[in-house]
Amino acid sequence: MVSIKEIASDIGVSTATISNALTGKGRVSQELVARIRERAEELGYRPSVAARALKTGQTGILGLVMPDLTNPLYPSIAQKLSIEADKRKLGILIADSRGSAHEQSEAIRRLLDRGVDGLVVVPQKGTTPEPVSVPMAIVNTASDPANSVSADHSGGGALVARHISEIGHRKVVILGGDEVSDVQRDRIAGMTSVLAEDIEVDVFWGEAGFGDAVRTVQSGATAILTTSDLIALQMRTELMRAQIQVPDQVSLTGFDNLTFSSIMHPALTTVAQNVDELASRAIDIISAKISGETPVQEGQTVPMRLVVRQSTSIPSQLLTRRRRQ
Amino acid sequence: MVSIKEIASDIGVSTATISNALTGKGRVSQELVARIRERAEELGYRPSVAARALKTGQTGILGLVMPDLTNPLYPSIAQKLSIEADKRKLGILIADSRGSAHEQSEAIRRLLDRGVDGLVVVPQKGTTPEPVSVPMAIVNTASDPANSVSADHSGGGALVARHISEIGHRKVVILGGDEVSDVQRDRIAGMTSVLAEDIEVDVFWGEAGFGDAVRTVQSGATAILTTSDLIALQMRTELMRAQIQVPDQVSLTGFDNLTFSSIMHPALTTVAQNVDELASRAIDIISAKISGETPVQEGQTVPMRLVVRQSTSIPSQLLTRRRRQ
DNA sequence: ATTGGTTGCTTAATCGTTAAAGCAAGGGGG
DNA sequence: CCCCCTTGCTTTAACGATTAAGCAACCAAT
Repeated sequence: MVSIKEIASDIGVSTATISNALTGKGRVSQELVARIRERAEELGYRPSVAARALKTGQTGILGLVMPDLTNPLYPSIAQKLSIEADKRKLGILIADSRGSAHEQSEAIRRLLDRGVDGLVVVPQKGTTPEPVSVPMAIVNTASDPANSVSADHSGGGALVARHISEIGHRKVVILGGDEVSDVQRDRIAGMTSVLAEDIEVDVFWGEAGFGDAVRTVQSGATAILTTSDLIALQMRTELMRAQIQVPDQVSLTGFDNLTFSSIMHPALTTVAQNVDELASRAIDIISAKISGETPVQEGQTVPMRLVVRQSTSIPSQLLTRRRRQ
Repeated sequence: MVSIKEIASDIGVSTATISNALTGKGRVSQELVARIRERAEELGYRPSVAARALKTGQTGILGLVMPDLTNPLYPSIAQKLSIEADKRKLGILIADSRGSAHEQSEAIRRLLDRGVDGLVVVPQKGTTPEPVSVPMAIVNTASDPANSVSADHSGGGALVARHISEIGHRKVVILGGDEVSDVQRDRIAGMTSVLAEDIEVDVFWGEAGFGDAVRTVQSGATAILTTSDLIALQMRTELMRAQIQVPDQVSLTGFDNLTFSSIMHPALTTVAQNVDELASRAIDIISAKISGETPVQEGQTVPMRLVVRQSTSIPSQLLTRRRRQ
């Protein structure tokens, strides 16, 4: 490995000058800077991150803690975050907190031991990571007081509920996966805030919810709003088993616009996160916190977008009535 | 941050002794080691990875280059790799090569600049990463000469083909996504090696393949074997559009056992990779290469496992014949 | 009593970079 | 002509660990 020393003895100046020239910090003549740059290039010089980290105390590495990489949503966030981090010359060390709050703390500790400059945490549902010695940005949901930036889950819930309401549904089922999740509770709160008025709403949770939903549809509900595309897909399977057609007999919606939601049948109406924007804001926040220059605006919210596909339609009674006309 | 120096002055010995005691390398009395350990614990001492990296030239960080994190298969590999790496006290820097060979080279360069001790690369389809200055393990497929370890894609293809053949199908379609992919070609080679004998086989590729497949089914094919669950899901949608029932009129299989394959309808017969084993072998290989002690056995292959679900069944002609008996 | 080996510790150098402080040379203003 | 400021560079120390080499003390064996 070629170091700053070689360039120094090569050109005949001190190592400090090389460092100054390359980082643009001290006072070095234009002409010398050019010569040094050129020689560095020729020798294929790469600064030692270890040495720099030791001296400056900054590693240029961000820690990213994700609840569960096998849930298809998180990798896409991770990907965007890593792209944004690249732009700012930051590396990303990923840790998976594998479903438990304990593993989450462990993951954070490991990242700290590696000397990360900051942490971006998507918390385990229902948990708040304890404060640590480096800046931290939390990506969760508006109702979490620790939240730094998140998608507008509540607004997203409102979007899909309004869609369902507008096309004429008057009795709907809401189906959540886990009541502990702040994100899912916010989504549902957004839905009910819109539906509350003149629409009959039942909210069910968890595995038992699928059966409840089927029964409620059989007794007249015309739409099922879920808090995740994965739940919607499973619901779709249960409906098929009960011989209920989507969207002819019941409309179905998901959340997150996962890869498969556009290619399943019928293509799923869902609500998409603006993952790019989310990632870029998260990185903005954490880098601002690290540099400490500007005060950081936290608790930001990124709007969601309704994606209407074939799994939602006008309820069949209305269709029948129309045909009669 | 508390350093080795503080412990040293605290106890009244030299820093070298602290280092020796903590790493267990030099000669230090049992009793002193115990005292040092205790004091280190009390002070909450954490060794500086930067200093250690600078001195030893090893960062304890592995670079992981993935083709595309939004493809659901890779995160699950990434997750297992990161678990295995944790066990060996290694960190993992993830880089996404985002679909292009050029980005792949860039990603590798960035990781090298960060001083990773080794690289695990799942290459972009059809590419071989150029050799670099640190050990590298390549996770691809047997037919790639650079391959270090991979699932037995060809064997997996054979498994699913044998299943289809055994339950009585005699005219089948094989549907691949991208002919450039070594992995997909190997999967298909495995399928055809089993089917070749007395079974009529058509192989189609890419987007156009969906239409070809539908037409071939209409003219008598009773099974569609795809090289990915994603393709299978999309095929399922196309079949629905053409009013063809799965599995009643045509059997359908995927590959990789992605999250949704068990909850879609009908649940998908597929072939699962042993991702745990794959990850653990990959990390074994790369750590062996890094330590350089033992010669490394490369080109290893991990068996795949057939997962039979509801999307495959005896072809309908046979069923009819049976009923007649 | 001398030699030799072991044990338990210290000294000092080193990894590659940064940054504060210092210094010589030149220029401009009074 | 003297003083002060600026420019362009050097000197030196430091970041926190590791490690080769050294040395004193002790024990055992000749």
